[in-house]
Amino acid sequence: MARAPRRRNSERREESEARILDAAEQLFAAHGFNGVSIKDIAVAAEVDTSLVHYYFGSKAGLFTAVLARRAPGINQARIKSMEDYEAAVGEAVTVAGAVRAYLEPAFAIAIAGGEGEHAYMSLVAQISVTPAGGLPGVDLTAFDPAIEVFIDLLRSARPDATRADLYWFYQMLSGAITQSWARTGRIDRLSGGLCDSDDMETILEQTIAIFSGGLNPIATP
Amino acid sequence: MARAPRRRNSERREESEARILDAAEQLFAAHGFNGVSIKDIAVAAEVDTSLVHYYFGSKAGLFTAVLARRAPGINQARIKSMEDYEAAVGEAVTVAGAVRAYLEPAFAIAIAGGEGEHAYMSLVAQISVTPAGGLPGVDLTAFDPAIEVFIDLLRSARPDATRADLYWFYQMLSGAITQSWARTGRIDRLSGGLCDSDDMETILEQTIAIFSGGLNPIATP
DNA sequence: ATTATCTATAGATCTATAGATAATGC
DNA sequence: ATTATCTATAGATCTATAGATAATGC
Repeated sequence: MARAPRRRNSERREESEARILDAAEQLFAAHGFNGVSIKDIAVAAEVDTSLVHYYFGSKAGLFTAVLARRAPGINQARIKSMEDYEAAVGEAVTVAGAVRAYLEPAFAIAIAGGEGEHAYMSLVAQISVTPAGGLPGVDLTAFDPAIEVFIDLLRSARPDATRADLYWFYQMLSGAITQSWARTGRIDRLSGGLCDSDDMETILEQTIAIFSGGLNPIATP
Repeated sequence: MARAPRRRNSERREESEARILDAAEQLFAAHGFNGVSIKDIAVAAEVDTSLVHYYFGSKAGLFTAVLARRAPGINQARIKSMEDYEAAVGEAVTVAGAVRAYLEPAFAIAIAGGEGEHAYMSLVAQISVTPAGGLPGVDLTAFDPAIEVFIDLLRSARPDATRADLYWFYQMLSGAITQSWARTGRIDRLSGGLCDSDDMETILEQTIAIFSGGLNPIATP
């Protein structure tokens, strides 16, 4: 009679944690923090509810853990992409080039990674439009370093713009991307099928095209 | 002994409904549909919980009523603004002019109207980035007619662009605006105080400036 | 002996409704 | 007589924890 192979504790723990994080990532992205119960997550992860508390302490702790899992990787990929771009073009930084260098890593990760990574981007995007104080002590400053690098890169491309202009530009870009990550299907419906909100390659190129013409001096009304 | 003046039933009803809708608007905008309980709303509105059910049937019914209250006014103001613009400039429609004509009414309503109107815009913005199926049967098609007019106006300004380009442009613009309505305070923090996420006049002008340079042909990577 | 997992349940909500009471309607 | 408001509560969750059991660690 074959016995089940012994699995080390560290393995058992890691697998359970990963299943819980995967399920939580999907469900939080789809329904928001308050739209999901710990039981929903436990059922999806095929573990017991109490295991979620055992590993993550509380629902807020789990949410924080979901965000923390992929943040460093994305942040580092963004910074590396922008550093590589700057090293490649030297002084000849353009708005389009900076936007591409900033955006491409997250798109690449989502396209190559699949549903988990995509859900993560959607979740971060939703949080970025959540009014202050609307969520439990969630720390979103993890993404700040890459944004500083992006602002610096934009300044090289457009030394004539004010710093406030650059930050507003980032804000608009960030909002546009949020809309795309959410994949609401709204643009598909409005356009009568001309646009596909799952087509991330097209979304990336459209975003770059639209925003590379921006950063104009503010027109007097 | 002075007796309290008799108040007609229609008055009592209207005031209670308005108080409930006002409270629900603020709280849903701040915490999302699932982040607020009917009791929270009733307490804020200073009415009993059961009165919410009496007038709106269910939580989803209340949410729908909140959205329905201001949708027609905003939609009509947008359409009128764009029709007036087109009548004024004739053939000489520009992207900047179209964007301004589309955006201005909502900003004007929020600036003149105060917290209720602003909360409403924030709520609609948040819904627009909620993944499909994430909310109870909410109908957002109320805003579709104005969007069609906007797309037509853009086409007059840029007859060379494909229809898909125009819809993507709308999607990006819509996302950028979402970010601004949410007033997360994030841009204030990132910019070290250079930007003020409550300054709706500046946000409107920045949005027009950034997006009026857009709608470029898609660059090959 | 320690760590992972399961059982059972406390205690606090939350949505919704039935039924009573207090106004206004006519 | 009808409509608005209040009282009381059913029934279903939901988060979290205490304590038991079943693995692995060494």
